[in-house]
Amino acid sequence: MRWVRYPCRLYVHSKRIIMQQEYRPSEIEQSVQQLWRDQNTFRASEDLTKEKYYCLAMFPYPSGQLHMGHVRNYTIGDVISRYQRMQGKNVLQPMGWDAFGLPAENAAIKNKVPPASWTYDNIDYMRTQLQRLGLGYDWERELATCTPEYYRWEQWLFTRLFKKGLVYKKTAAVNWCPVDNTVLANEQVIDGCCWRCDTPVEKREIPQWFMKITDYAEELLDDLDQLTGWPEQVRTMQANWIGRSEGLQIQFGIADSDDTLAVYTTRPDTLMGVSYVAVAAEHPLALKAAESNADLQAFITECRKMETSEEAVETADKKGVATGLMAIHPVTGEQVPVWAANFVLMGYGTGAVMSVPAHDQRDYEFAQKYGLAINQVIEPINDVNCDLTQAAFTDKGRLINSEQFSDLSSGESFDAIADFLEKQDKGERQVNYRLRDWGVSRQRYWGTPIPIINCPDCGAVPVPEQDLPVRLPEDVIVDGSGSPIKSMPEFYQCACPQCGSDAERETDTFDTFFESSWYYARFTCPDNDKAMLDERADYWLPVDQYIGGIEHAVLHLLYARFFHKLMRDEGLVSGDEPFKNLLTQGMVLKDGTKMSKSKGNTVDPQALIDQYGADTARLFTMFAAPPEQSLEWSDKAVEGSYRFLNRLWRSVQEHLEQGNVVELDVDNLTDELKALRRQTHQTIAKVTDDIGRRHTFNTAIAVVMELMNSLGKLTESSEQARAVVQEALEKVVLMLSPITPHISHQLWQFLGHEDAVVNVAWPDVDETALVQDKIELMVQVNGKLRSKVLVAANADKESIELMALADDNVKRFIDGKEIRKVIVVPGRLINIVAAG
RNA sequence: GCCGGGGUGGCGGAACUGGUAGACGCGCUGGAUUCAAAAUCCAGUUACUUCGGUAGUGUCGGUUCGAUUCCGACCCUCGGUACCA
Repeated sequence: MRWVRYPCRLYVHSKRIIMQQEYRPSEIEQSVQQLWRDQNTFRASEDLTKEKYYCLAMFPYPSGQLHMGHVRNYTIGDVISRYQRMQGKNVLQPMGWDAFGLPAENAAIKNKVPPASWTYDNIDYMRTQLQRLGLGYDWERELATCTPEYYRWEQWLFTRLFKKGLVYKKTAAVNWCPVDNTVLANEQVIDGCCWRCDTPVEKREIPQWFMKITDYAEELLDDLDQLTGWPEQVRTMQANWIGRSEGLQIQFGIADSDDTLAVYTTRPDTLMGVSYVAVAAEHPLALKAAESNADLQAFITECRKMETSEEAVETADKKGVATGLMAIHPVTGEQVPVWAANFVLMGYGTGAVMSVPAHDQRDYEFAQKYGLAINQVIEPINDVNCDLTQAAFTDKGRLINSEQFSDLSSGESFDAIADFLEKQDKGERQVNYRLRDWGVSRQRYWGTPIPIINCPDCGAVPVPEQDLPVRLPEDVIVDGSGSPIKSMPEFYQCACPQCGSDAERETDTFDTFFESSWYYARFTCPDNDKAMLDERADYWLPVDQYIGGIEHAVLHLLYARFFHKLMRDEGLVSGDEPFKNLLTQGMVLKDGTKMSKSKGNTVDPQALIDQYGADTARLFTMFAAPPEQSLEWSDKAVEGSYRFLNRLWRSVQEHLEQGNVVELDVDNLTDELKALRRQTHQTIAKVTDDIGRRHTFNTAIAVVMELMNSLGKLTESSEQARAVVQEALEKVVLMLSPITPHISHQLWQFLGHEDAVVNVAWPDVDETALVQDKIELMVQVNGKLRSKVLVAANADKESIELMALADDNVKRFIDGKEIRKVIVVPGRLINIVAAG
C-alpha cells in the first residue's frame, strides 16, 4: 500500500480516509524503508560545511541470526545517530561483520560446511534482519573482515611493525588436547578437560608471535585521562589491567652455584622477612633440580595438567614442592629454601617471587600449609590489628627485625633498601606493568594468515608488500583435527623472498581481536584498494560515539586503542585515541539470567518484529531499562510498547478528525492550555537532555508518555486547544522519531508535513512557555514530609518560612516545640527543625 | 582469587548535584463499553494502620536538619580474567 501525503488544508476532506487507517506496522515500515533506500538517506560523504558525527556500534560476529543483544546495541546506535542528524550533524553510521572466529570452525565440523560459505550465508541473512529493524546504516561501506580486501591491510601493517621491531616470536603455553591433537581455547576446556573428548588437557609450550603492547603501556595508561567521554568504570578497569607498579628487581644468589634468581617486588620493606623463594614449575632452576628429585619431577608433571587461564591458576589449591636448592638473601646472606609452586607463572615477570608469609596472605597460607617460617618484619603504626597467628599483616607500617633498616617506615625503607641493593649490584628500581605482550598467533584455520615466511637460512621473513594479501584458502574441509592449511603444501610451500630457497609460510592465523582493532578506521574508506587508510580517516575520526557490550571493557577496547597508536605512529591516522565517547550497554536477560541456547530461554527478535513491527521492538528495548543496565525481557511489556504506539496513532487520528487547526496564539491561552503547552516544552527540554546527554532513553520515553496522558485529559475543545494539541503531537512525533522512525514518518505526514521526518530538525524549547508564576514546595518537620505549600515563584525566603509555619498540619507537629532552625531549599522544600 | 558493576513495590524501572521514594510501563483489582468476550477507556494499586500516622531502597553501623544518593564492614549477584567474541 502506498501512503498518500495529506497537506494541512485537506484534513477535512481526507477525514474519512484517515479514519479508516489502522496502525499496520509492517506496511508502514516496508514503505518507509523503501523510501530511505530510494533516496540514499543514510549515505554518508565528507562535507566540510557540517560538523561530522561518527556513530559506531560494535559490529557483530555473524553467528547466524540476530539476538536481542544486537537489537539493543544497534537500536541505541541508531537512536543516537538519528538524533544527531536532527541536530544538523553530518552523520556516519556504518555496519560490518567481525567474520573470522572459532564458531565457524565448530559449525564446519558439525554441519560439514566450509567456514567461508557458512559465514557468508549468515551475513546475508543477518543483513536482512538489520535492514528490517530500520537501522540507518550507510550500507555502501559494509565490510567483512574475512575478505582479503580487508585483511590484506592488517597483514601489511604487521609486516611494517615487524620491520620496526614491534613484533617478535617467543614460546608460550597453550591448552593441548593429546587425543584430538589440537590446541584448545580456554572456553573449550571444561574442568581441566577437553570439551569434545573429555581428555585431561595439557599445557604445551609452542613458538608464537607477540606484539609489543608493553612498549605502549605507559601511553595507554596516561591517555586514559584524555578519555573523559568514557565511563569511569571502564577507565578504572583498563588502568588496573595495565597495572603499573613501582618496585625493585632483586637478585638472589643460589647456594653452591653461579646461578642467580631474579624476583620483582613492590614491597621491598618486607625483604628482611623473606622465608622462602617460589619459582614456577617450568622455571629452569626447577627443571634442573628435578633431574635428581623425583618428587619435584612428579610435581612439574602435575603442573603441566593445569589450565592456563588466570582464573584457574588463582583459584586452584596452592601447592608446592621444595626444590632442594637454597637461595641466598641479598642483604643477610642467609639461605632460604627455593620452592616450586603452582601459582607462579613462567610467562609472567621473572617466573619467581620472594615470599614473605608474615606480610602477604597467599604466602602466609602457603607457609602454614608447608610449615615454613613466618618472620614478622613490619609492625603496625596505628591501632591496626596484627595477629600473625590468624592472618598475614599486609598493611604498611614500621620495620622491625630488619637490621640496619629497623625503625624505618615502610615508605622510608623503599629508598634505603633500593639504594643499598643498587650499590651492591644486587637489585634495581623498576617500573613494572601487569600488562603482558599480546600473543596474536592462533593455531586455527578461520583467521587471517600471518604474513611471515620461515626460511631455513634467513629465519622469519615478512611477506613482501607486492605479494600481499596472503589469501586464506576457502575451499577446505574442517574436521576438528587441526587447521586444514597446516596439511596443505600448496598453501605453505613457498620460496624465501630474500634468498629464494625453499621455505614455509606461517600456517598460524591472527587472533580475531586483530581484525576488530582497526575496523572503525577502515569504515571511513572501505573501498580503498591502494592503501589501508586515506585522508577520509582524518575527516571522520575519532569515532564520536562508540557503543558496545561491557564485556569488551578491557581486551577489545585496549587492543583497539593500541592499534590506533600503532597506526598513528605509521602516519595513517592523527589523534591519540580512536573513541571519543563510549557507551557500554548491559546484557539482555530473561528470567534474570543471560539468554542462551543451552538454557532454552532465548527470544528470537525476528518473531518479535514479525508480530509487532520494528518500531515496537525498538521502543521496548529502549524503554525497558537504561542502556548501561542489564535489560530484563518481558513479553507483556512488549505488548505495552505496542499499545502505546497504537494510542499515539489513534490520538493523531482523532485530532485530525476534528478538522482544521488555526494558528497558535501563545499570548491568549487559558491556564489549562498554558499548562499543557508548558508541559510540551518541558518535555522537549527533558527529552533533549535525556537523549543527547544522558542517553537514558527510558526516561525520555516515559516523559513523552506523560505528555500523551495529559493530552488525553485535556477538557477544553476550543480552536486554540486544538492548536496546542497540534503542537504537542508534532513535538511528540519528532521526539520519538529517532526511536520509532517508521510510525513517526507516517504520523508526521498525517500532521500535514511534506518533508520526511528523518530530514526535519530537532525541536527547540520555547523558553517563554516554561515560565511559571506559582510553585509547590514540600514542607518537612524534622525531615519528614508534613505538608505542601503553593508559593509565588519569586517569593522570598521569609515569606516562604512564614507560610510554612502557618500551615495547619505543620502546626500540629511543631506545637509546643522549640523551632531550632528552618532550612529553605529554593524551589524544592522547607525543613523545620523542632525539638522539645 | 583478583579487577569492575549491580541489589528500590508482585515485575521492569524512576528519583540527574544530599532535598516529595516508587515517575513511566507491565501485572493485578474494580468500573464503563459489549448479548458475551477480546480490544479499548476510566479509577485504584509499597506494607502495616487505631486512618492520626508508622515502617520502608540487600544486611549492619556511621556522617547529616535531611541519605536510594556520602563513608565503613558484610552478604548475594553479574561482567572480565589475556585462545568465546
